[in-house]
Amino acid sequence: MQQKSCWTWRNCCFKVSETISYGVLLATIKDVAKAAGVSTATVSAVVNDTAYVSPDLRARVLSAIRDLRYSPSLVARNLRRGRSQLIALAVADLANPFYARMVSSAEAAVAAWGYSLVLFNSDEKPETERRILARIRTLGCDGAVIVPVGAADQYRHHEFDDVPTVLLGRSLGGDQADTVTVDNFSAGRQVTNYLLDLGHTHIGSITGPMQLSTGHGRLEGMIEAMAARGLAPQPSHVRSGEFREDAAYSVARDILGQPNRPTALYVANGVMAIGAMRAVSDIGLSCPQDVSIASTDTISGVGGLKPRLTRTEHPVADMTNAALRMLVERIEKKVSVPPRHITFQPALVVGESCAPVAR
Amino acid sequence: MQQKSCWTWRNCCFKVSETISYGVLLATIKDVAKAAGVSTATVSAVVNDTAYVSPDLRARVLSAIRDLRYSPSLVARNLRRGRSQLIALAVADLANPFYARMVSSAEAAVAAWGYSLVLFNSDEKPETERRILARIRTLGCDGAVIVPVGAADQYRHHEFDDVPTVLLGRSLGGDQADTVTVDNFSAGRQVTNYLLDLGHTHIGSITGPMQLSTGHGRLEGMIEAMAARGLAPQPSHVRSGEFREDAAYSVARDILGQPNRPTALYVANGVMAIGAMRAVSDIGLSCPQDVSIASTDTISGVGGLKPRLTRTEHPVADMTNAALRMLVERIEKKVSVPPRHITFQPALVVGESCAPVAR
DNA sequence: GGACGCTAGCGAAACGGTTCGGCCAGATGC
DNA sequence: GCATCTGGCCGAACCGTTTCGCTAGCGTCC
Repeated sequence: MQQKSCWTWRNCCFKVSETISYGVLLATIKDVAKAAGVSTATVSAVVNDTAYVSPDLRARVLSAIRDLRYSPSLVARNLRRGRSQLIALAVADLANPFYARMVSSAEAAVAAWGYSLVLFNSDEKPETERRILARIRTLGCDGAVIVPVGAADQYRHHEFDDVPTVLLGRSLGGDQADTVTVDNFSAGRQVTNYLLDLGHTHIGSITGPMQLSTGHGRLEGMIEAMAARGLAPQPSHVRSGEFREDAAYSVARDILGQPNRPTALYVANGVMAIGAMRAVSDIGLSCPQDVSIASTDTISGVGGLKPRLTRTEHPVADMTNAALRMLVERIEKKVSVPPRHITFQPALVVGESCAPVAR
Repeated sequence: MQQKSCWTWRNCCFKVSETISYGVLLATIKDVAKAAGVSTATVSAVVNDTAYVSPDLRARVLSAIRDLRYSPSLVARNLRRGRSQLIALAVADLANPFYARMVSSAEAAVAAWGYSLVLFNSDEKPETERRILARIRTLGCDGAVIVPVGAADQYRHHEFDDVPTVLLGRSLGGDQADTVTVDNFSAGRQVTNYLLDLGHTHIGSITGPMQLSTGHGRLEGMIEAMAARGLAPQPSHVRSGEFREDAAYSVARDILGQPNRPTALYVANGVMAIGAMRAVSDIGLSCPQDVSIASTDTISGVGGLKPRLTRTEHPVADMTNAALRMLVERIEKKVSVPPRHITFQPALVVGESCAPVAR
């Protein structure tokens, strides 16, 4: 490998040597048929093991396949069969470790079912999601797992009729598609009860967008838990952080800057909790001494937070597997089943980010 | 949405209601042509804006498209055009946050170039990778970004001739394909020099597999840095952790259990560093008081480690973008360019996991 | 007014497979 | 020996696009 030229680009070094060419066309079934002296139908029969072929011919076909390095074009096969062997996954925020884990589980499950995974990131933008749904249609994906980012009324009534779809993590309330969700209400209630048990009565919340089930559900759980003890959050202590770290940071500064600041914050997801932690420290307060912070949906150890978060954790892997199982069922037995809805229960995981209320 | 039945499965609840059917066949170009009273060629011309069509016909076609919710089948289009609009990414370990970030960058870049991303996880298994490469071929992906997991000699000489390919993160030494890597030698040297500057002379290493460039490269950098000061690592203090957390854990226990244990460990990647940290603490030692730990390729904040790791960081996003730029260039201008090799420089990021040598 | 050029739109072949009906040869039955 | 049956293999249609070559109709110019 001799170096012929060197060229810098940012902080990188660039070396070239002899030419690569992709001129070699892939062999088609016709080439194989010709080489083996049989018809394409026979080659197809051998490849798919769909009809008896005499040992003689079979051997000739197999040898031709090997010689030509033939591998059937899935594009052509799928055009004919009307399938694509592709399952799409559209997550709401790929940079969020929570969704990274979802992707990891999904890849394994999809491969295990014999499909390939096409990955999309809607980045919490309904407009991007719209384009993704269109793309999934035209790609002819056999099925799709979607973490929806829009409000229920942003979707057409039969939005998900073309491609078998499972909504994962967030529900749209309606009955358009199969759904796998976590019990957000319970998550909010569990976390809040934990804070209440520590003696907190002034609890604020940085919520997700209210049009999402993960947004309002968690807040409603919190409100219910407080109401059960005759309490209610102060309106100025409940604000949306849009599931974004930077937004949560500002909102946290705002809430904690108020004269009667809450002693505890329920932050509706993991990345926002990081923002809130940062705000606490920038304001000159400390967690959990001055402010307790608890969260939901965080995966373990996200962001290297110093006091580990007290949080409810979602069984991401189980949820993803369940979603794919439902999806593949729908794809393969084409029978029309009523839409199904599976709800998982979150579990409270106690970290070091909450302390009994001072005084 | 009334609940008709309830069935429990693990810790989840299951509800059903009215039927979903996917009977609605997608409209084809022929349906549109018939509805608009034109030929399929004209519809195609309108859809692709590839020829002039009179305003009258154009309007009729567009309206038919809207009425029928027509969207052209990429499967058919790609069969005809001989392209698939798909770019494959095969990473070595999806559960590793380092690769999760790579996936996130890749998805964005692939979408920006107008392709869709097909994601694979070879899980560090050459056998799985072999299947993935075959799958990429048959899927007809226009290009592939691969983090190779095998030794160079496990690949056929023209392994990457069929599909334009960029090797990312690890090189195979040869000149089969474009390559984007990080300077592993420099990473090993930088980290080791830092440890040496802290006064450590007994430095051990948990390395990656020696057949990988990321395995031997980093170790060689370390050895060179020590040699420059007239030192050398003790053979029993250098062991492979296979880039796996559990393996690194055992190896760390082993190395640190030796009577003359090293005062510092260079661990070749982030997940292994977590294992090593765990081993240190399980043995009853503490980091950095008793053992300094430094690493390479870790992404910030991985695993919520208490003392943040001192490490060299790879510019993952830049590397991924560079890889995709090269790939798309190769796909689109089909000219045969010699294989190119880009090397990025790692940067040392100082955390709290290393201390001056005791005594 | 006829030859010609131009162009909007059409028909049909092709892409690479699958699949179904049909054909031919050999075996079987009477 | 002829009709029938059977089983292995083939030819060709088809999947939904794109694209090339062609036609028909119009306007222009001598």
